Amino acid sequence: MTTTSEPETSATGAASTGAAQPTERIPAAERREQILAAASVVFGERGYSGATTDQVAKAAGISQPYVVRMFGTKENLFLEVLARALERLITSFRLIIAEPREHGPDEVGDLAARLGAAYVDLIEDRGILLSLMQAFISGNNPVVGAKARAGFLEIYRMLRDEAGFPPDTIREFLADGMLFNTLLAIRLPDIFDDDPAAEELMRYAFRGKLDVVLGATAAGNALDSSPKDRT
Amino acid sequence: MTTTSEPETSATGAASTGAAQPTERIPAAERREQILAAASVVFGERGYSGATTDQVAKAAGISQPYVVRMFGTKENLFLEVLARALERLITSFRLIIAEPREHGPDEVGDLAARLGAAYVDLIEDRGILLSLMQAFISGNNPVVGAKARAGFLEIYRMLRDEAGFPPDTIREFLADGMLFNTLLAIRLPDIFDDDPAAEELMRYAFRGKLDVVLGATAAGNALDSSPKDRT
DNA sequence: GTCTATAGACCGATAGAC
DNA sequence: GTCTATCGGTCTATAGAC
Repeated sequence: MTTTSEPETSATGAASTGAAQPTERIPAAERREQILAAASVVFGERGYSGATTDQVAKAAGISQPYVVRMFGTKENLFLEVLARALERLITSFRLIIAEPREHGPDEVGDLAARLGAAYVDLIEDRGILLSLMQAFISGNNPVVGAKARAGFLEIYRMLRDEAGFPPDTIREFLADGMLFNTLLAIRLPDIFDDDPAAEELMRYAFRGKLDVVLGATAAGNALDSSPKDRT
Repeated sequence: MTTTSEPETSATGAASTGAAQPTERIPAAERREQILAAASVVFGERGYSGATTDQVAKAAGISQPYVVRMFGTKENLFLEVLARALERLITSFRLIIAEPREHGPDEVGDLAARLGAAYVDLIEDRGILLSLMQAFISGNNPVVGAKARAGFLEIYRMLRDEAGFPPDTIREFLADGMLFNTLLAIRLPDIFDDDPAAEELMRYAFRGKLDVVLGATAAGNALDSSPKDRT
């Protein structure tokens, strides 16, 4: 376990001339978005405790104290990242539910399929996927846990009341989603070449949606995987 | 976010007389088990990075350097905790699969139900549940991630080859399991009184197995939920 | 709006005694 | 088998300048 050099997930290009970048002045709101985007990636990869505000700052191309200055505390920053992920998820679902229904033989199944596809699309963003999963395992933190519970229940209610899903459809939909989460989080596609069972399992789990996943996985977003400072 | 006093999840009773406990000398193997049990809880609640070797030590009733001495590094300790959780899971499943099958109308379904019940029983131990989930979100750590992938694939192969499950049964079984994980991790039963949707969702998700879960949840194992140092 | 400098707290690991 | 003491490193957050 030695000290690690940080690979910077730079965002603000600023065409480095070689020296230290004086960072151009941009509106606070815009900078906020940059920081939140960077934080989503860093928190996702290192976990809440494992991530440092300095890693977030480097990924956003600014100084560490500025990150803190803008969000008050690291905890606050994480909460905003989480809220953002939940919001994107809920908005995405709501849009699809509001679409005009096709009157086919299996209306509910069709809607579930479209929602499922949208979900997979969303969690291909590893920052979103892992921020959500981070929140799930923070159940006993009063504030993060409460947000996770509230978010999950909001999805449940949406499926029940707005989508009109019966209980079994809801269970299957949510269960499949949690399986997607896990298989993507552990990076099962990474070992397709080493173990044929990996691809087989992915194929069964994702069914039609596998090609979508594989396309995005290849392009890959992620930090390095330094042995230090995981979670 | 102020400094927090640690609630000690003491294990070695040692009937405190008020002064510092001189900790009785016990065989290394036994002490190992105590530390691993304590570490399972602490890592589960705080995450790999969030947990400190001192918290583990306090929970086990010994000194911090002794924890490090016995496992070399914190990373090593976590790996042993994870290996132990996986081992318990795999052993438990294998025992059930080896049981004589009842020749009913739905042999596969019966076996799946028994495995599911055993799984719920296992993850009622929040240490095991959260250690596993911690491993899932550590996919890009070379060593932890590899263990998570290998463990998941071993379960998959067991269901396919030893239990003889067809693909759809495997998917449903694993998906249900991941949903159990999530709902227990976020502590949904904690808000049964505040929101009827919580109990409804739990009922649909766990079906017959809900009463088992609720019994154990009430008894509750866990650290406190200090606002500091989460995940 | 952004930085440098740094205080203050914490943590993992080592050394060495009993 | 177990502890005390402590080093060296790291991290969040604050102060204050530009």
